[in-house]
Amino acid sequence: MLDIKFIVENQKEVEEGLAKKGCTINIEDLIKLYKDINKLKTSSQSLSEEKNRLSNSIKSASAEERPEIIAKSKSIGEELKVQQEALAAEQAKFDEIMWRMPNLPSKESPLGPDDSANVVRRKVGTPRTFDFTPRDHVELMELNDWSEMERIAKVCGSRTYAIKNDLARLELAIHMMVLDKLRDNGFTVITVPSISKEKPLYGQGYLPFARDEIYYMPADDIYLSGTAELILNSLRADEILQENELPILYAGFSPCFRREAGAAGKDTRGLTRVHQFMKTEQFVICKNDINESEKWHQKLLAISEEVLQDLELPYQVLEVCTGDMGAPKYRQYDLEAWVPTQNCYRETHSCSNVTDWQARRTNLRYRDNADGRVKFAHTLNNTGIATPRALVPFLENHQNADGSVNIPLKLQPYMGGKTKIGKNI
RNA sequence: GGAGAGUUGGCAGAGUGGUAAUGCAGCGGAUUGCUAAUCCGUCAUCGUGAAUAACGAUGCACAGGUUCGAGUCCUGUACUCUCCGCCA
Repeated sequence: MLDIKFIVENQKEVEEGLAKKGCTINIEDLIKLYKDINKLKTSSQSLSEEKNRLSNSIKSASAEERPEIIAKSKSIGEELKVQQEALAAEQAKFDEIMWRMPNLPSKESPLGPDDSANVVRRKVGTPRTFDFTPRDHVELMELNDWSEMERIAKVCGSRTYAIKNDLARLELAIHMMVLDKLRDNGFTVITVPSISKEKPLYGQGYLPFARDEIYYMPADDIYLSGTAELILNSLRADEILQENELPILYAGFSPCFRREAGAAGKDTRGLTRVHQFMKTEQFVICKNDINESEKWHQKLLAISEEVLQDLELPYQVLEVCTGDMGAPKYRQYDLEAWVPTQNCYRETHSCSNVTDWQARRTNLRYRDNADGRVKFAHTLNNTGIATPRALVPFLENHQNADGSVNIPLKLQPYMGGKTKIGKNI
């Protein structure tokens, strides 16, 4: 959500920013609506003022004066009601537009309409050259008795997964490793529910944009969460924090659910795109200062790069262009890890600075120490690690000719000291 | 699932139909002075406005209702706590 006063004062800048995001909301019309609403507010407020004055005078009025004052106050009340209904209708129209207004993108973000304009900022690590034909992750799972992909599809439907034996343990070990890393970086480790009421979905910016992507359970009017970001973003909603409580750093772990309605036919094989997965999420609430939140954006990016380095995976840092980043975002990096059998990098992390766009939606504020004023916080989010997707590059990059898979040094303590896993180990 | 109690500002906490006390914290100012205290103001949202001036409107969980007037009375909902039931 944007500040309407900012929109009014910076109309051209807002129009340019929205155009970069591919948004077609007419700002001219919005400003006119805003000004009409303010006129209505002004006139209904002066009626209220008059009515309050009359009501308050009744107590001290004489018995003969009262009937006339009551009658007058009553008639003003009726007039007021008409104006307030008109105001509510205009306000609802205005709010509907405001809830659909995307964040303005950073001037640093590459300009472009879709993912073809995303820019690779750097590549880290060298894709491995194999002296045997590498197996893809599904073959490796079958070979090592690590999965029940066919059976689980019959039980639970498409895009589900079941992994077992050392691979099941590996999935949890990776999360533990990342949670420990985040804890060591000052994050509060927190497990959060995977169910959510509707309001947090608006707060995060999933709604009203992507209702098709979300599981909904009508019997309880409850939604399944697609990410812990959803919950963490609303955890402090409607609060006024003290500035010295900031920054708040959360490492949130939760099962995540996505309908993947718009991904028909994509990544249908294996672990890349499933309806339910586990994610450790990085979430930051910091001061309303673009330098401060950009500093945290870089820090979150650095942490997830370190995760991929600890997992010994070659990766690239992609800066997402204005047209490809989602509505909430000011600036976004994606990390993509190398997948040998697909001969390309595939997304594992998505790192975003949302500035105050979400905080305006959740009414998350803090009192500034310098001037005592209440300000909207900045929020940022980044994947810590998401599985089973991350297992795809993991298994494929670390495989041996016999089908066993090496465990990177940093992960070995979380795997009971094992250096290698596989059926014949 | 059943019964009961509750929800007032950043926090604490009064207020049983007539303009939301008071304390603490924060911010601004004054003052004594010297590492603390005292006094005054401010302290959420919105409108008019250049204004973080002034004035006004709104705000007591949320949504309705009664009333000239609702934190207060009525109805519904959400949430929290306690007890019972069920349960990994």
